[in-house]
Amino acid sequence: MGTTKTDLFTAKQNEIAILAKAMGHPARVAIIEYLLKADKCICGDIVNELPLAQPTVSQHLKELKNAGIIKGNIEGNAICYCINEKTFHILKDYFTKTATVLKQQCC
Amino acid sequence: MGTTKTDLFTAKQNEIAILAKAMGHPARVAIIEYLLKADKCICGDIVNELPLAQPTVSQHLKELKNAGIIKGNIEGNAICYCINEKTFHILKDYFTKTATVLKQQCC
DNA sequence: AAACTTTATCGTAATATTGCAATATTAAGT
DNA sequence: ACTTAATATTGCAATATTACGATAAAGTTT
Repeated sequence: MGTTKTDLFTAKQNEIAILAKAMGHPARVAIIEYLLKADKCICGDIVNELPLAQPTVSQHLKELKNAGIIKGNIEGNAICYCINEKTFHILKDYFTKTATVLKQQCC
Repeated sequence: MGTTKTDLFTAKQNEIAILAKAMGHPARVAIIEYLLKADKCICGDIVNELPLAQPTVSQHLKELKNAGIIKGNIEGNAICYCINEKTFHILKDYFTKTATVLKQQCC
């Protein structure tokens, strides 16, 4: 096993799970945090900012990109990574919507 | 390796990562979804609702509980699981706050 | 083109996660 | 006490994740 049975769940459930999972690592949270406050979002800067080796950061960037949370634009021999607003809003909307339903709880 | 280097990141970054990670599985998203719409939130009902074996569901519930996203109250020989509003709002607030900063992006 | 910069990929070791059958635990009812 | 019902734990196999050194790929500069 070790494999998630995605076929047993709805597309929406899987979508949220994929996005949440991508945010489920402090390095990737740190990357998002950096992208938010940085004027320029160059990969090399992210590597310098994070306390992890370059291949590790590259891998984390790849996972965020695969989930659709960030996107990368080639700029010369560097790459400019940015947050994908559209995808990020899916997460925001999900938690906002979910939190508002949290009224009457039985326990 | 395989172990996350949590000590290299801030407490907040780790907190968000732990919560997001807990939501990073469709079964756990489905559990939260069920708890939101259910009048009663008994573990047995969740087991019946999900297309997974009882030990597997129990494990997912444990992970949500460890992350602090849900809490369980013993009711006779059954257990009533409920969403922990306080923790859930941490996630909501994080994504809300983050999404509002998403104005000027360079790419 | 050679040297340099920047980022990605490969390979690999250590650990974590997923899923379930079998079993244990705990409480309720008889 | 015995049985039933509900949930947790154990043990294990398969797979995924994390991390990084070494190396490759692609662009830039001289």
